Amino acid sequence: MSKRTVALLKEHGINPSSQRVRIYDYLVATEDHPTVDDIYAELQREGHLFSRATVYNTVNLFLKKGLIRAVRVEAKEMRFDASPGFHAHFKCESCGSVLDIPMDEPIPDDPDGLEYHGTSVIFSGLCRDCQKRKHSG
Amino acid sequence: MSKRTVALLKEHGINPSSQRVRIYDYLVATEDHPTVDDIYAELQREGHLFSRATVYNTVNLFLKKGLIRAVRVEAKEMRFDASPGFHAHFKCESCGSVLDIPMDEPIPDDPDGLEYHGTSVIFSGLCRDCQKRKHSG
DNA sequence: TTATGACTTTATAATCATTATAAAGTCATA
DNA sequence: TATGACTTTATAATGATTATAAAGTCATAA
Ligand SMILES: [Mn+2]
Ligand SMILES: [Mn+2]
Ligand SMILES: [Zn+2]
Ligand SMILES: [Zn+2]
Repeated sequence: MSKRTVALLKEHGINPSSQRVRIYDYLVATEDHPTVDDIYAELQREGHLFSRATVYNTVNLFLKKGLIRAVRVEAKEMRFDASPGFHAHFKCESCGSVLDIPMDEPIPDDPDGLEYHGTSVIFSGLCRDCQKRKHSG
Repeated sequence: MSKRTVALLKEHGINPSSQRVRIYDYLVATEDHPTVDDIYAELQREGHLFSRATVYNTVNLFLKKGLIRAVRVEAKEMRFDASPGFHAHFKCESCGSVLDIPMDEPIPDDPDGLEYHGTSVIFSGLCRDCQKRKHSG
């Protein structure tokens, strides 16, 4: 029950219920870019009795309030990210893990007068462990 | 029934059935990054009687053979792209259209020894028409 | 205290794009 | 014309997400 999280949620106009605080704390603690089911499974493991619907409601609220971002590395698989600042992502095609890739936000030289709101950069390939596994296996 | 398409499909190890040729021709002719349903609707409009399953089978075959690429600008919405060479995409949040954005492929300075296979860059915002509509409406 | 009402959580059903399965059709070749 | 490989098709299954509505929580006012 982090005081800092309670304050942060309030700053974003979010009533800090215990479920919301716990979910946000988990999101900032992990670097795994978890799915809703990952979050739900972790909360259960810790003995909390949240429903999956609450996890969906909560991450959607966080998204709407701009507290977290969605990362779509697969169709049918929405992941969530509480890290601040722009960065790219790398999805390992073999083990499925999603890593942060520090990078400046690319800016197109745009002749078309488009209005840019957001940028998503996703690389795919093989992580180091999976490269090793490929050689040895 | 483009001769060029027949040859191209053969080069990629794809038996050029009339359905496959027609679907590929449509993909190269449009710049809309159509979904399976867009493709299906267009074929119907032209009087062809393909099933949706054939469209799914065909685009999945094209993907596997490296003939086209998938563009995922939304979860739950797989779009297809036959344009060659790397380019980014822009998704208008208002009208939903997906535009090509010419751009060099970003390359991270990577300390981690990852093996990169592919890159996806997606911008979002408002296209020009929707900016105008916003002002006038 | 009790009532009120706004908000939150929950169980459950609905949606819907995609995949899986298996039957039917096509076509070259023996 | 029989065989078998491939292709298309109809249909069912999958599964992540959203929608809906009931139940629970909690502060505040009468
Ligand atoms: Mn991240
Ligand atoms: Mn494109
Ligand atoms: Zn890996
Ligand atoms: Zn637009």
